[in-house]
Amino acid sequence: MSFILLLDMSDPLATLPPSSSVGDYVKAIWEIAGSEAASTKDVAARLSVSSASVTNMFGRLQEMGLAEYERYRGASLTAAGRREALRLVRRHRLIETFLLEHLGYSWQDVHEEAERLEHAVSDEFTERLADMLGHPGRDPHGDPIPAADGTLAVESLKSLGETEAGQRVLIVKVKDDSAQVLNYLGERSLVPGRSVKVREVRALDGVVTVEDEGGVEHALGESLARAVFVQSTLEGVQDPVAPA
Amino acid sequence: MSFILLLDMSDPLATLPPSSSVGDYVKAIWEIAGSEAASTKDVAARLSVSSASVTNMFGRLQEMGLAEYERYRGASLTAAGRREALRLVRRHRLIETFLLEHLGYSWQDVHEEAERLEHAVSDEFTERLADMLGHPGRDPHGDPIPAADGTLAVESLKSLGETEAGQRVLIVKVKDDSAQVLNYLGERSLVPGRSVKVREVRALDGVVTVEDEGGVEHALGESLARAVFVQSTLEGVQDPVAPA
DNA sequence: CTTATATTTTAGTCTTGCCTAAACTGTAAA
DNA sequence: TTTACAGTTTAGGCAAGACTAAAATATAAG
Repeated sequence: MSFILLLDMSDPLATLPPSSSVGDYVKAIWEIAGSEAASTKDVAARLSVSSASVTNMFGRLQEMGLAEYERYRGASLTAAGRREALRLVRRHRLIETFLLEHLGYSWQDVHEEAERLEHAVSDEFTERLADMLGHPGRDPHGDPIPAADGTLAVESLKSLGETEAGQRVLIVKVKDDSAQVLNYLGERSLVPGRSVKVREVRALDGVVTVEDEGGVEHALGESLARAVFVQSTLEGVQDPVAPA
Repeated sequence: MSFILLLDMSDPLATLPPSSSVGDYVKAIWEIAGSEAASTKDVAARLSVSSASVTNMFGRLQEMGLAEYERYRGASLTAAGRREALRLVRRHRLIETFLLEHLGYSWQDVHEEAERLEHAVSDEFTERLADMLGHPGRDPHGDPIPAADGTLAVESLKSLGETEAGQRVLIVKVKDDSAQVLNYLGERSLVPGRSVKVREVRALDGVVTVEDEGGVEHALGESLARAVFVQSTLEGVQDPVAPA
């Protein structure tokens, strides 16, 4: 009678640093669903990979303890997964800030470059960069930058379409997937840090008319108004980005 | 009668951008051998990789037209390979300059971070960084930075050990694998841009004694003297780096 | 000229991350 | 309630880049 005894005390998945594409998936889940479950399809679309690849990675994320995954129901981040996602988001937004403010990148080119860089830089680099930039609380788009410890304050901003005529509001964030929209607003200095007076919010077609600091009026259609997030000027803004 | 016509006009090896590890190998060959042939073993040691992996990659470099390779004799770069290597060296040295001068990195940490970053940045990033840095001709170690077109002027510098007593010389470059050596010299401001007067070059044990700008004398042993490269102060230095 | 040693190459595998094609599941419409 | 279809998973593969072990070659020493 003979025995074969197999001992494998190492769990490589638990100890190895997450590879670069693991980070992509975790970040994608966070961006798509926050703390809800993200579907295979949505993640596949965002990362431009096949659904099969996503299913496969969801299984691995589960093993690594970064996500919970149930067949046909998508994946949602665990606390560890969320921390990892925010670590990458912090890198990304700090890098974007650097590219825009110090290297003169345009809003179009920034995202792609930052996407590649965020996988290559160390935490040391990230924190030194944060130092150099003066620890900004928001990136140039107005998106909040997660803290080094992986926390991010929840924010409740209204879009321009949700405001009421007569209010004076501060532009805090400008968010849109289209570079065109960003450029249009940028050219007119409707950027984070500027304030405007809401002249009219027309329920009929969603057009919002605002008056900028120089007294010029701008009529913004629904999609433009949806991209601009504001705060009442009475509340202080946490970290105003200097006007361009 | 029917035909099946197969057309494959693409040659993936010739058109695909070199992957990141291809660059590592090309750069390693350049750093080890310049335009001579680098041995499998030396490249393996430098990249911390097995000899078998190197042999394998040498074959691929040959196919890609980046190197010429003959079994048992090592690989040497072609013109294309040399261009590719210099492109990466340019990136590396510009990134190092940035890390040291703008992010406050120490000489120890710089290399590793730059090594990772140089694979992630685009040519666009590289050139914008060069702009920001004022198009330096040398990095903080004094190593010349290849031009954007992939050319690098040959330089013929003498090490301190090759000078003669009585000469006044300008320190142009400080090169050593050991961070200790770099730190020792750095602490004493024996860095690129400074000039010293050679007091004695002792053939017996290789000790070189120099007097710095403040009149302080330093006795440098053989290995220290070999790390310091100088130029006669009569010739102009191409791109002096400001003293620390 | 032969042998010992160092180096190099070959052969076969592994892991990560992606793919396509085919099978499966859940949901919403007829 | 059955059917159609969108979305998901399974199965099988591929390429890059690394590894180990074993075979081959070169070189240096006797």
